[in-house]
Amino acid sequence: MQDTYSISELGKEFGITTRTIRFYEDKQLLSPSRNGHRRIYTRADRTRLKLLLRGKRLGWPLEEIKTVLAMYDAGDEGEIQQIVYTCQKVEERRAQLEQQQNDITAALEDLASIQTRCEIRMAELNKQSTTDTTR
Amino acid sequence: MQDTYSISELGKEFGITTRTIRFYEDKQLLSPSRNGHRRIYTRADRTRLKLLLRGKRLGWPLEEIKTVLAMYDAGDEGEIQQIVYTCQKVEERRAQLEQQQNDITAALEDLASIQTRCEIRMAELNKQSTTDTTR
DNA sequence: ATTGACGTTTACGTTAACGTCAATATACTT
DNA sequence: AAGTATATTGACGTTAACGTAAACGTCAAT
Repeated sequence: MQDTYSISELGKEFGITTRTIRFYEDKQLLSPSRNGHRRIYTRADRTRLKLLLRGKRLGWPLEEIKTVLAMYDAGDEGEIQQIVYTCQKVEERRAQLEQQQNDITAALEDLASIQTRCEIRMAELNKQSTTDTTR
Repeated sequence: MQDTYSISELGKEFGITTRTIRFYEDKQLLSPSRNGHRRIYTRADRTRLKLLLRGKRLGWPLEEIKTVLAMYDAGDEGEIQQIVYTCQKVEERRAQLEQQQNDITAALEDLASIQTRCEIRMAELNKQSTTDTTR
């Protein structure tokens, strides 16, 4: 486990291009330090990117991912206003996640039913092929 | 429960614009029948739209949703090639759904931890406000 | 000293997923 | 007959999330 990373290392590790990583920085989702011009990513930066990509897999737009990342930062500092705002955002996020969870459950059930129908159809086709003399 | 719907009825029910619904048709995700020029949606069309929107909530691009909808149609008809292809797609989809499920579990855990930190910080701020004399 | 690997910024291009008109049609109401 | 509500197609606009290409810097190795 290194404690710093180059942009291309992170790109390879997560299967994204350096252009993408720079784009995320441009959108203020990342802010690596620099050695001269070169970007240097700490383990914290890497974690941020990891969280970001998880958000992507969940289909969130970057702007939303940004506010989620802000929650991680704002959880234990800042004034009362900040904390209340964070709590609120956390609740919103939880609601959406639970909705997604339900959607996934339903989708998995549907897939199972499609699979069953496929199997039935396969069986039918097998029967046919043993009695069939079309060729 | 009606058995046909107008485009605006569906729009209102699902909270999307008619433009959006026509766009989906243009992309071949829906294909309502017509009364003259006007579109008429059956209950099957409505179900398709419902499934489509579930896909959207799961963050799938329209093209992917299209192939998923095709699975529903292809589950119990078509030749061996079709069925095998469908099975394959079903497996791919299941894998992605399970990944998403894991991501959601992780995200919910993170939110819980942020919430805890928020509560701790709130407690701190309360203590301060009772002893504090800054105003 | 040059080649190659890796990095940088700047800028224009692209695709998906709609939004926003505009012009027109149809049906019902007044 | 005129107005209102709802519909249609067609065309252009917009935003997000990158891709692609150009032109340049830097450092180690040959």
